[in-house]
Amino acid sequence: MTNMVSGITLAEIASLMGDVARANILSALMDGRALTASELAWHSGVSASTASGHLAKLSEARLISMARQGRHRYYRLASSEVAQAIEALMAVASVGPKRHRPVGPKDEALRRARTCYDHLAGRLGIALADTLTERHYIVLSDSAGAVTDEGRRFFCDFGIDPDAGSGRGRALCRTCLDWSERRPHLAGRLGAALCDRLFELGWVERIKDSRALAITASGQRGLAETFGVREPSQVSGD
Amino acid sequence: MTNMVSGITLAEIASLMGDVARANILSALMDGRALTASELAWHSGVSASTASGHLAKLSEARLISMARQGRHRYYRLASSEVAQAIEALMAVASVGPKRHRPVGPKDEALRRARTCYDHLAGRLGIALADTLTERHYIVLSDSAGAVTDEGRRFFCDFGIDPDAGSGRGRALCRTCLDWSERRPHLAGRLGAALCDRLFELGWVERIKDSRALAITASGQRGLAETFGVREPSQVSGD
DNA sequence: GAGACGCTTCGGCCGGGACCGAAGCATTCG
DNA sequence: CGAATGCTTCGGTCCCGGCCGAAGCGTCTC
Repeated sequence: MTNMVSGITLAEIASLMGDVARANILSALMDGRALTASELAWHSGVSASTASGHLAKLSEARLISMARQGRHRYYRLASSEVAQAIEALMAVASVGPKRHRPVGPKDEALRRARTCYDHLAGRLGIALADTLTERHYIVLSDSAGAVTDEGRRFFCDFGIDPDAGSGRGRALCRTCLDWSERRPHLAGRLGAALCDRLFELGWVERIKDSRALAITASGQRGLAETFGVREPSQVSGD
Repeated sequence: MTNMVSGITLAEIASLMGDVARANILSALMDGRALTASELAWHSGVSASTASGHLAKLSEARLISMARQGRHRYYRLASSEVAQAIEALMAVASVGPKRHRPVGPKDEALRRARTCYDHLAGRLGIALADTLTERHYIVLSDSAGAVTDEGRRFFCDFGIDPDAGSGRGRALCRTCLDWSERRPHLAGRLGAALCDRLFELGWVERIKDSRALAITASGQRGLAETFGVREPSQVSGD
């Protein structure tokens, strides 16, 4: 009976995540967007009333946060810590008995480019991380990362302030294991800022009802010019 | 019903960690040592038979691994991924409604120096990380880290090969948030190697029935000379 | 070999909690 | 205003899974 203090609460948190419906809710929120209660009910495969109960529990434990908007209630993950914990659990879950190569057909869009909580993942995420590493703007040592002085300048030029919001608690530069590519990509505050900037520039857009991203025509150009990233067979609705 | 594939297994893992007894078992194993079934039964506060059931489930899910030794069975965490997931959950758990400042009297030993899975934590862990950073042997950017070329040489001289076991999957250099100091310290393969080396040199020793460490007389000297680390009022049984 | 010890398996008990449908509040729209 | 929509609360059902003690099996000791 050594360290009960945090132990008991550890169990509470894990238990919250350990219900299938709630895990589905959290997974659905892993793309960083806010979803309504009924959307989440659909994602988790339970009735609206049951989902509502789950959402109340998750809110009370501060795993998710809620914002009223008209007659809707939008829920999102409460913090990047929560997202990290879920990531870490997924990493544990994804090893072990490899169930089946999920070569989904429509997964292709997800594999190409998607959001992962608040940063970019998929082949696009990997390609950007590779370019930034090649040019020594960032240094990724396995699961860890740091920004170089050169990199700092580059990001400033690109419209991102690497030092913005250096409030404590959130890593500037960290990595996140990509489930499709099985390689680390750029996460942390910097990853989030880069993702935001790409949206802002109109280089990527969300595909409806999905975490997948479409690369726009201007995005094609911009990514090629600025990052030397070139995705073949990229067709976008834009 | 988007990404069920990993979602369902995420819930299984979290659910395993979400039982109080099992969470206590995992917490007890967080110092990286292997413990017997009966020790774990005691730690988790349940009967031997109940604990045995929990251990079977945790083993089957590959969260822990077992080694027979005479009539004992030693259990340990199966991988650093599992330890990281637990850490991440603790980080989520430790925020929120701050229950009570746990100014335990015998916690003092833990706060001074302890193991955290397979690396060093507490004031000793922080002090070492600080020195290594000051001398530019490592670069820690919030939760991430990297080793410099200088650092590589230093660690070699100190009897640690930073490139040993660069098998994939385990980060060489990462950080881990210290619950007592609230600051990051050195984890990853390098953190583990450093910890091992300190044991090997006889600079630190485990305190019985605890994750806490005692710094030996030779450790006092060595840490002061090599790292400039000086802990006041350090009394050791050695 | 007999006994002590460590651990697991088995059988039975019991409570927590996930679930749904119906009813109750809000909010928006006609 | 009344109707439709989004969400939550309530009441009741049901099953999963944690718990223990007793018994079984393997290992070490005398």
